[in-house]
Amino acid sequence: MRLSSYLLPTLKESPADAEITSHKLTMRAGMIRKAAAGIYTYLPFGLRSVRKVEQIVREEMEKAGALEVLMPMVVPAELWQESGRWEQYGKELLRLTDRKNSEFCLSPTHEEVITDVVRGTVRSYRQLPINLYQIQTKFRDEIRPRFGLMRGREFIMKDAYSFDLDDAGADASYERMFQAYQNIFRRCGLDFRAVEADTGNIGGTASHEFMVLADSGEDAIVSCDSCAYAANVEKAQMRTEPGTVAEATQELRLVDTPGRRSVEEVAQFLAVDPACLIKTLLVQTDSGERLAVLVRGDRELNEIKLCRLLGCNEVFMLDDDGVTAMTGAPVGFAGPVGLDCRILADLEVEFIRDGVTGGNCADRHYMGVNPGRDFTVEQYADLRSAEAGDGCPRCNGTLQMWRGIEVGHVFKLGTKYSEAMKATVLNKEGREVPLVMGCYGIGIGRTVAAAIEQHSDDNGIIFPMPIAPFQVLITLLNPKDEAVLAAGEKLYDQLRRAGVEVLLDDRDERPGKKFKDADLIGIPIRVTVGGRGLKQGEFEVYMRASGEQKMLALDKTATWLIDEVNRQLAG
RNA sequence: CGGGAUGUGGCGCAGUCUGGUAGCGCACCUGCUUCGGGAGCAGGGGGCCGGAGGUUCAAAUCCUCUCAUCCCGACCA
Repeated sequence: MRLSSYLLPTLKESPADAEITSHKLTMRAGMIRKAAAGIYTYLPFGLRSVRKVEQIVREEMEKAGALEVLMPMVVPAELWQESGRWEQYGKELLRLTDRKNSEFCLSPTHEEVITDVVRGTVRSYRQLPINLYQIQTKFRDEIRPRFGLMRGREFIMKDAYSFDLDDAGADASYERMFQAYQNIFRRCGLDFRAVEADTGNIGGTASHEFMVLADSGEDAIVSCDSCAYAANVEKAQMRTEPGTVAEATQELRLVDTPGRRSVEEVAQFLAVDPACLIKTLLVQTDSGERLAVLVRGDRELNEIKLCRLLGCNEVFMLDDDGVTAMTGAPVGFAGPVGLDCRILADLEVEFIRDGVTGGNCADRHYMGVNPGRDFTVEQYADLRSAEAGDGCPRCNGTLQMWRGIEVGHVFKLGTKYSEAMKATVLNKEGREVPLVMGCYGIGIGRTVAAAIEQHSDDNGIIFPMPIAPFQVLITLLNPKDEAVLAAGEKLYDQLRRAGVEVLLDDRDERPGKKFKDADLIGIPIRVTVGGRGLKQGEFEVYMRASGEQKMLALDKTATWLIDEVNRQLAG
């Protein structure tokens, strides 16, 4: 491709609304342009990288035995009503009506459609296992799209769905996909971890997320420093140290704590350790029940663990009025003593002796509080979020904390959808059984963005070879110089004939601009063709990642480059 | 949806408080000179200041409403 006839609108400055590296660089390198919040056009240069990732995904999916399909984006409401998600899914589901007033949605995921297809086409266990995937544009009307391709409303996703006769088969399918995902992200040049994850509103029995490690990541994950345990903090457990319930030594007493509401303020005012405080969180479930949840003052409640325990989809923190209605005190003075509702508590709370809680009265706290004696906890459970330094739940190691970008997610769905939608096959005994499903997603654009988060410097992008829009950039310093043009074009032709993807910068621009653009767009190998080198019979080859530079004889360069590209593609 | 902020040529910004002829840098077009890390000079094109209403002799500027975008929280590939 000749840059003189290409569309590569590079920007000297980052658009004001771009916050993180990959958003700034995808804009500056002329890869994307925004059409609306979370909705983007992929320009030619950006699309090439997207296609590279898609191709890697296709290869690994096919290798794992999955078959490509393409499902509709506009899906009739009936299918979603059948699974029950038409009501459940909420506002992320963009609903529309056609001219006949029939209801549809823009599908954010395709469990319903694929299950409908499979129940109509697969009748016998002999046809199993089967795994169908597609690479397609999804729409989720996210509350807050952000960071360019990182969280779009419209985005390209690979989604795969496996169908098996039984759990053992489903486990094997899951394992195959898990392995394929490892291959995909490794080939994309990413530093990632597979972590245990919550299943969210997709549902199912088990799941792993593939997290690209990056400070800009929206997820927090923990991993053990000595074993393989790794999990999203939403899900992460921690080792519970065996506690001893000591004797209470203090009487319960109310003390004045004027204006002290937060854990820090109260702890400091009363000169006690925040770990001695019992934080009382008043929540309401989606079914309307109001209850109190206790965690140690220095810990955070994990709402997802709470939901799992309560068996509900969502819990909401009570607002100021709700808190006052329950405790008779303003926010900041709630406590379990004398509170008239169910009380749940994190495991650690049981071992707090002579603690501090809110007094359910303005500007008062209780001291000398002892669980069991002063209030009754219905159930102790693991309800807090894991933190760096917590013990690993699987071994004696210690948990470390990271930020991650979720580029892939695999789920064991079980029979949630197949039962709801009556997707069954006949087993060996001739009996109808529901299919056991799995589903597997990869954010394609997000993977490109994540790669850029991990591979850039102050000058721009540094594409890993396998997902680079072009593999080699030939920079003609002065295309008007016939010798330069001839030498550059010859190399360009040689490389193209060998199947190398090469971009020829034949623009009539000054060298400075060409070098700046070259660094910005991050093509892994740059060949500079200029009068200076030609006089010595050499091309100058520059490696974007390492900064390494070498002079190569004119007639040896093409071969060297072909080898180098292949070497880098192989990883 | 709650909290915060911003909308002025393609991009980055000033001007708004204190109303009075719409500006700067980059980019773009033409010419000349330049040409190994975002060139210089000269000339040129492009914006009814997000939109609607109002106040006023006069509105980018003041008021009301609205739309859009971004950031912080709950959702997710």
